[in-house]
Amino acid sequence: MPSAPTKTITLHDVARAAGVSLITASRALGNPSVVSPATIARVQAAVEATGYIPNLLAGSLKSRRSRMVAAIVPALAVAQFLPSLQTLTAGLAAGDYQLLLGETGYDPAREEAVIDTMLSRQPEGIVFTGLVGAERSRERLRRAGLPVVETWDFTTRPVDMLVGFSQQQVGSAVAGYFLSRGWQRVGVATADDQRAMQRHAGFEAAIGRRVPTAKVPAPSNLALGRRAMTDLLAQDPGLRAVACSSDQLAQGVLVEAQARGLRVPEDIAICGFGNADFSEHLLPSLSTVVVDGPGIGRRAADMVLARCRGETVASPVVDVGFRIVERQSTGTAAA
Amino acid sequence: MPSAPTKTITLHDVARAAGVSLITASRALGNPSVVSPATIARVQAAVEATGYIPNLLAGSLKSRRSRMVAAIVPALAVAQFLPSLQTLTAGLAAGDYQLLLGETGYDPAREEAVIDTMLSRQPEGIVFTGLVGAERSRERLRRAGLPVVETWDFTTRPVDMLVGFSQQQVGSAVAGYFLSRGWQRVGVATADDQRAMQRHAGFEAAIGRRVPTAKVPAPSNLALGRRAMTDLLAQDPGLRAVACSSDQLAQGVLVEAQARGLRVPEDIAICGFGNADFSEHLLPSLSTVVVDGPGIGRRAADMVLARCRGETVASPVVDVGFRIVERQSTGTAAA
DNA sequence: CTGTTAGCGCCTTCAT
DNA sequence: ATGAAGGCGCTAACAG
Repeated sequence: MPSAPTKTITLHDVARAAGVSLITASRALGNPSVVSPATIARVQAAVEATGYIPNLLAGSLKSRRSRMVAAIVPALAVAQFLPSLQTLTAGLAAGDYQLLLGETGYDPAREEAVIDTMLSRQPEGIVFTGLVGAERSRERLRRAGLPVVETWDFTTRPVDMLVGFSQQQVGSAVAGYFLSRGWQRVGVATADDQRAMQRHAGFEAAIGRRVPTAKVPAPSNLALGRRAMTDLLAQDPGLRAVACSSDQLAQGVLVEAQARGLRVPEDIAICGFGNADFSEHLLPSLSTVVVDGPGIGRRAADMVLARCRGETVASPVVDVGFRIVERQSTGTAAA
Repeated sequence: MPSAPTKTITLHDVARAAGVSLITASRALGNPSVVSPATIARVQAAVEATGYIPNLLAGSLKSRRSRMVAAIVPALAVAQFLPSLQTLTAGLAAGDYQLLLGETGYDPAREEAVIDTMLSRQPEGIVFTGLVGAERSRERLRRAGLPVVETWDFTTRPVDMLVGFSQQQVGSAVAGYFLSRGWQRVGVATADDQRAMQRHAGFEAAIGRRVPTAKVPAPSNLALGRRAMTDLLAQDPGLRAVACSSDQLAQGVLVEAQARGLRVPEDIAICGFGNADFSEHLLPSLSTVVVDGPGIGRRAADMVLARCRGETVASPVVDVGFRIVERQSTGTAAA
């Protein structure tokens, strides 16, 4: 149990201790360039002496600047988005902004509620992982008039700003890559979230037909990958290549293949998505789709901060693209 | 670009639209049990009509309840803590509290700054991953008089509340397990963060001497594990067992061993830490130290929420313990 | 059940 | 460079 809360120390107390007026103390802390150095020193000494902790809530109320940015993610534990979140957090912290975190749990219904909850905290900007689903929410956000960045997806009509890439294009690119290798008996292991399903749609569109598909609940992981592979082989025992909606899933597919004595890539090729930190170092190393996750977070932070400073963002819609890296799991030379 | 921000709609506007007083509108929204159903309906209709978004900042200022809890983590991308963070976020959201996220980047110097930043946002509680390092910070937090939960570690003198386990005990338990198997030529692959180093200290203490050790920068991952294994084998080519500070690191050690044609566990045994979602499904499956990560987050949320409600927490210091699960990577029967 | 009054702690505006 | 007043939007505390 902590010591009994001492009476709150406010800026008023600091000002008195420093022998200046309230507002001078406020300026010494928040806008020191207009205060004499001597005064600043006395105020800072008073802050030390009193153990003053500013109340940003109160300041924000008047200044209308909360110095918070909300980030809304489907789920925290999705490895996929961590690098983005990491750079976003870091970028915001560098600009002296804090991160308010919200989770939708992949549930579109909860999205609306989360948005409202977040908005009521007066963040100066909102960053979404993915697009905002409900048109109602999109309109509400536009009305709120604060910078909004949608990420990890693409549309020509974002709520406000966007930094991402086309999921469909990823799907068809992977399909094109498989076809270029002459693989006809291909399958897909995919999570059931919206973006993964779009990639799947792009994949089948490019292949030109339905392909054996194992669908698992998001967020995917290695265990689900093993199950998906079992499922796929039941659908087509002669499968030659599998496209996966995440590297975690792909690793599961790989492990299950190896557990069954299949050689990768000689017997079956595997491609992941996301270029997780482990993918390059597996045996065999995992071919995958590389997306600049850290870059997405960094740009999102930059965009929001720029708008918070009142600047106009030159390119409010950025397609960061993606590329397929060919490693051993789809290569000609096996591990 | 969003539409020009319309004049802020306040509760005042809602009250006028509903034909009631400001405070009645406030109560209809925040404490409906004392307002007549008819009035509530009219206020809610007015909220809909006006598109009102409450300003929680203003409310918090007066009520001294921010409905925010701060979580301070070393880094977001540490897979280890994700399950805890996940349940913490969920638990708080269920109690209608939001998560404010802060990162220290494993830097004790930044910890203090982060704490101050967080405190200035008036969170109603703070949850730490690990113990608070600096005595100065500990004292400051005690003074602040808000519920504090330290997690993932153990001490008899927590700042306030604690839910975790002894790192030293983990280290010596793993060492004891290795010894019980008769393995003498053992080594350690460890990250350089404080908790991992404590486990290492516990390990060596139980072994009774220094052991070959490969240290990598936190947060650890598969790639660092491969490097660590290379390092360890250089130190002792006849190594029989390796204890790792994370399952990610252990997987790297495993992959590197396999890449060198070593059989696991016949030639060399490997034990991880954390029981990541993939560990059970690797080939060979990974023996590891199981910690109830989700439980830690859940309990932390419960403790903070209870104290926010003014309740006293019966057991403010909880040792959740740990256990070693023996799988194939240290088992007698190989994969 | 509803309303009036008085701030929460700070920052903006206007003065000096 | 410093100060005095006023109010941000909301809710406790007391009335009716």
